[in-house]
Amino acid sequence: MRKDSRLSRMLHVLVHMHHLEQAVTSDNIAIMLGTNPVVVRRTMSLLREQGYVNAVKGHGGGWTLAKPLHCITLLDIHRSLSEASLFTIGLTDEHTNCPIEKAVNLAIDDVLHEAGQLVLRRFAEVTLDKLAVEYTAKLS
Amino acid sequence: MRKDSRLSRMLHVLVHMHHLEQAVTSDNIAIMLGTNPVVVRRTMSLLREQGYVNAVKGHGGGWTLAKPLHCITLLDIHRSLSEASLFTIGLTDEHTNCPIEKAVNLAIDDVLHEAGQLVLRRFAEVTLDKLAVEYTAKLS
DNA sequence: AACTCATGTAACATAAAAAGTTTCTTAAAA
DNA sequence: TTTTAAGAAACTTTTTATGTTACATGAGTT
Repeated sequence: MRKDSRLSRMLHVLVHMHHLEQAVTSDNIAIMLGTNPVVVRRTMSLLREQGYVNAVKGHGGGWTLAKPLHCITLLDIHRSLSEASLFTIGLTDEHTNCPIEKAVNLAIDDVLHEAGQLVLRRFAEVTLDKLAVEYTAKLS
Repeated sequence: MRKDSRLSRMLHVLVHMHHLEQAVTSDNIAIMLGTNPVVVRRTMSLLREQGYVNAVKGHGGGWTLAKPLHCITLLDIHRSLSEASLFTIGLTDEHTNCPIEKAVNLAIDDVLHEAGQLVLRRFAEVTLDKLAVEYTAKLS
């Protein structure tokens, strides 16, 4: 099953942006990620819509952080990128009146919902400045 | 992102098989699930390999339960069907020497691993006979 | 023995979605 | 006015689960 690595990639980019302290172009980010500038714009614009980055056109333009890293959590970025389910497991809805299907779906959903809540709670606890610590520690 | 609903579907089938108490053909299961008999064989054979169902060829043949429902857990079926990750979120491995990528991946993986363990633990607690209760309750 | 029914398996086709690409527009700075 | 960069639309490619076809194998029936 295909995986969505946009969260990992965008976090990576955001922390690098913090250290650069100047605008980065989509082209540069694309090279860094081994992808395409249009794909970068598509993804970064989701973060822009939520107010985590700014985009500036023209000479010297590009992407900058709109908030300090300690004001952004993993959950913020995760939510900006995807409203889709965290899980690769899906339920069925073909026999909605079948009590067996209902029982099966309830049992699975109960567990996935609890685990999903755990993930969101934990993502909310991690601010991006924590991810930068190891890096800055290495520099000093 | 595409979802794998085989767990839900196979649980549904197994509980029905328990109530039928006779062999069910791949063709019948395919009709029930709105899919193809070859797809059914592919999926059911994963359960056969792990000893949860039997397959019998020829007249009157088909699929039967190899164990009572109270000896099969959600985890058993889940494991039989997939060794793939539970999560739609993936990590990156393009800059394995980059401390930022490392920190990002560690942070995400820490959370997903804990949530994954929770799911497996909870799946292990649910035996399939519990899923049949609601149904039998309705019959009596 | 011949026939029918059912699984086993391989090879191929289809479908859906994410990712990549091309092309053009818009805006800002040099 | 030219260059640089994002915004956006339309299209192509790639990937992968699912579906399909065709044939082999084996078990029970006639």
